[in-house]
Amino acid sequence: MMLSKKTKYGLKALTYLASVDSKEPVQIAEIAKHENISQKFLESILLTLRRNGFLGSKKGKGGGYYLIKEPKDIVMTAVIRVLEGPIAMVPCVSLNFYEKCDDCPDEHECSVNKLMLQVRDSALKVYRNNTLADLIS
Amino acid sequence: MMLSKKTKYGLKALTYLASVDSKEPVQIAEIAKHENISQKFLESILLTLRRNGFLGSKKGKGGGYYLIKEPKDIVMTAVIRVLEGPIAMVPCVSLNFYEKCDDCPDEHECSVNKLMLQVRDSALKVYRNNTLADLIS
DNA sequence: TTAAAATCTATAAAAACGATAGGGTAATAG
DNA sequence: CTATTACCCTATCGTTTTTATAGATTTTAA
Repeated sequence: MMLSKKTKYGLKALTYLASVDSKEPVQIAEIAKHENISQKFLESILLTLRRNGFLGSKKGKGGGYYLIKEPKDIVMTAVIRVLEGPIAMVPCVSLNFYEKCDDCPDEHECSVNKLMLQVRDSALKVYRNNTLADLIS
Repeated sequence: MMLSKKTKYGLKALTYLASVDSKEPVQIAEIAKHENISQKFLESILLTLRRNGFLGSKKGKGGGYYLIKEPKDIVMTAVIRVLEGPIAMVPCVSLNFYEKCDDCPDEHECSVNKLMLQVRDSALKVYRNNTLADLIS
């Protein structure tokens, strides 16, 4: 139920890149230092963010990472799903990662399902309502 | 971010005990079988639920576990906190388990804090709004 | 009083996951 | 060419989760 450091660091990195606001590449080392993150760990995180269309990168001298979209167009639902995985706390209430439970013959009779469906909806509402721009101001 | 099986099984056990509705003790084996749970694992879960005032138990022949309160008086906030731990996804937004982040010089400037505070509030609202009775009907 | 039924307790094995580090490759600017 | 920087693969360490093992203790029925 804890937020992984991967997600935490990823969010912080995105925030930093958004605050810099120029489209100039920012080096991993600079982000890592400014946000107190293990550089190697951050490396892999930025890579997934790039592969999923949030960041662009440039190799070589003067290279680094940069936002590929406007902060106001980066919605938290997308970020969370890429970094953390499903928003739902049980697969049987997940929109994008649905899976039936092994136990539990009938979902509609399941108390866990009933409760976690509400939790998912409420979390979804928050994530949909927040863009990267909202987290900076 | 996933719900632990401990919590899932605990909720299912509580639901089962509430559905039986008599104050007669129900044996661990019966609950385990009905809900497809490893009996030994369930044993330890029921123990914590008893220690935290949700269940009573009776030893010996004809013994077992039973609800100690009315289902409508068992609020999910309490159950989740006992089984799963903090409701917040980062310690720095937790009401009952607050802890400052090592990194992050100022919480009020932190984008993660800002987002997760909203998530916590929305989850809390759901848990406060659901009792065991609500999950059965 | 005896035996059975059941909870209680502790421990630890096994598996999964998270976080981090190391080292090498590829691209780019000067 | 050379320095710099992103890219990528792999291994490791530590923690948590889940399950299993073994036995002690308490209660009840007969």
